[in-house]
Amino acid sequence: MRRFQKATIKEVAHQAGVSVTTVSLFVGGRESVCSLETAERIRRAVAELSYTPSSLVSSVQRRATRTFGVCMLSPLDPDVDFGGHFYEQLWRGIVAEADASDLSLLHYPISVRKSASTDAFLDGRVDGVLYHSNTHTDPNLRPARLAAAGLPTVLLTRSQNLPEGCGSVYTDESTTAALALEHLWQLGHRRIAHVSGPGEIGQGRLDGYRKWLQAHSSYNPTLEGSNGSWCAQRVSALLTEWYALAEPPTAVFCANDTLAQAALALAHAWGWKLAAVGVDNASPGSGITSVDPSVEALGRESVRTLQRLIGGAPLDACRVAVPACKLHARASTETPP
Amino acid sequence: MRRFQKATIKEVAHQAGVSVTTVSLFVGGRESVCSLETAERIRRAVAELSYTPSSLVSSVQRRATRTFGVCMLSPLDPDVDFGGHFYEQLWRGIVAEADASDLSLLHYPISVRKSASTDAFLDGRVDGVLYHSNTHTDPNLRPARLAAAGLPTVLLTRSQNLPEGCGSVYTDESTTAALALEHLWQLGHRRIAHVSGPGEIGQGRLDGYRKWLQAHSSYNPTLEGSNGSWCAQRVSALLTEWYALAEPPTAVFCANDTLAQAALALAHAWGWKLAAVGVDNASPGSGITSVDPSVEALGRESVRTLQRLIGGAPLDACRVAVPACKLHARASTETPP
DNA sequence: CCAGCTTAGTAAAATGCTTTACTAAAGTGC
DNA sequence: GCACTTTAGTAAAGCATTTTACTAAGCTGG
Repeated sequence: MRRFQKATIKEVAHQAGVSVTTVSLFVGGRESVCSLETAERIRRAVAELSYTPSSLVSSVQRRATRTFGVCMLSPLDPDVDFGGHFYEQLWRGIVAEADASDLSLLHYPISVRKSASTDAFLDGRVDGVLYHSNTHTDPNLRPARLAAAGLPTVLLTRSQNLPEGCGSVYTDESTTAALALEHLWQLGHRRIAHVSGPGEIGQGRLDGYRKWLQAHSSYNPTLEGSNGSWCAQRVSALLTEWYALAEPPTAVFCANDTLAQAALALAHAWGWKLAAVGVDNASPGSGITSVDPSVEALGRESVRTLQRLIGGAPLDACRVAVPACKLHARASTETPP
Repeated sequence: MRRFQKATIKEVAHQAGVSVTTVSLFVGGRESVCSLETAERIRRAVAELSYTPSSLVSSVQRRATRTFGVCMLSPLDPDVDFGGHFYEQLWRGIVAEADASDLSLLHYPISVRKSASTDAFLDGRVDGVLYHSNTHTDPNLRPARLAAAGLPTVLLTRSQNLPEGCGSVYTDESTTAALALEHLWQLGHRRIAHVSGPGEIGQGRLDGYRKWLQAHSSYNPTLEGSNGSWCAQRVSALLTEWYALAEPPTAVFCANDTLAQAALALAHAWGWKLAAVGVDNASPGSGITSVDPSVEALGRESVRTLQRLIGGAPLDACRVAVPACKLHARASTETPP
């Protein structure tokens, strides 16, 4: 059995001719604990033996591992149908924040082990778990189980239907809508329609749309159309209806880029000068003005929230809505009404 | 500080009215160690307190963590230009094998932290490291450092230029070539050309091509053309040259699918009935017959090799070439010469 | 009935570290 | 010169386990 044998603190202490306590204190940061001469001796011994403290034992002793678990539908998963670079950005945000806070992450790719249990995280290896889920009904209720066992758990989800005891981080869809509408409003559009999307995300954007319009225009007839899916099927029916109005909308805010693109194509075919804004910033090359939900920020914030939760923050301080931060203006909103 | 407080073995022992040793023995597997009645008491106490042994302490005591580190250019990395689902398959293989062996994996996504050090793996958290690298010259020589520190390290690479002290797993490119050539040979092709690719991978396939042809046909002029990159630029020049020969090749083995597709398109345009075989099985829909390098098997084998290395196997037993396993016959080799 | 074995269980040592509570020496103020 | 503080360092307890070496019954066979 080739076992990885590290030097122990005992050996360092012996080599430096000091006590274990002194080495521990010195290595643990407070260098002021000993005289310059002793410090130098310890430093040398550490270097010679290439000593690193065992994180295992340290973790036991401090009752904290400075490690968190990440459960994520792996970006490698073929089931993933999110547009754009959703997972890439999310992952990047998570890792960046973990690095910044000097945390390790134990990655549990749920995609590959659909039926397996995450209870392994309860063995004390992690201080908390970040659980990504786009469906709010995990069949095994895994995050809820972790939380119930007392392990700080943050759910990274766009859904607001949260299991008990978990923190959560999600995109604030009302800001998504607000960004789109502000942009259109400033360009002079007053009759702005909305093609909404399915599920809780679609609902969130729709709610945001309604709220913003109510706050800004009392006189304007609200035009909204629901759409059963993210695909562009029903856009045609909606546009036909709106085009027939006495005062057709001059702009449309669509719940994602695909819908926006479809709307734009139709309007263009009919010679209708319609401005369109999408969401996701999925295809920068397409010329669709789009709200970027800032997935990387979502990733970063989720790690911060988990840290707060681990740090003892009350649960309701760990329910965070991350605002969409940017709107990328492109050709699809170039011409004023 | 909300700390995850698990029940300890002490509490279980107390609740069950037995000694710590008995609980440890019982939980540790050998249930025969105690009477049925005691066993039942312990079982109940464990359930009531939802006790799980601390993996941290167990690892310390057994001097093994049953966890290995994975350094991989994250599949999420935009730099990744591998065709097909390389990372997805590799990851899938690694995770599958880890699951099968009941190992955990600590994932260190190198892409996102290009400059950071992997020395964190030396803190005793892992029994070994699986390091994926497509460039054989890691600027920081990270795998070599790990190996030098005594941590069992397996390099997952297509390169054969290995740092000292590491195990390695790579695709045996000679079988890649052999599979392609056997297929063509059986179809009756005798004049088989080769468009090689860049780097060590290209070289490996070229070598395999030469070796196979030497073994099978002494009379056949070997036609090979090198290509500075994986893109199809120079294929045109090569094909022009070959087409002008008295006896042009009837088939071409290309170092990847992109090259094969390019060759086929050109030949088709010229009315030249040329069969083509590629490598990677990148686009099953394209009709290109392709050798599948079996990346998933590569992933699985890499984990097994790491286990062997950790288990104390000598280093040269941990240098494994995984053969390509399958050839997908498609339209591009349908017509005989 | 007792040597010898099995069964059921335990106490204590060990793992490698951190932390607490201590000591001894040196320095400081008056 | 004496009480008091600071500095430099240490011994020992504790963390949650596993493992080793032990004990005390109970059973078997002659």
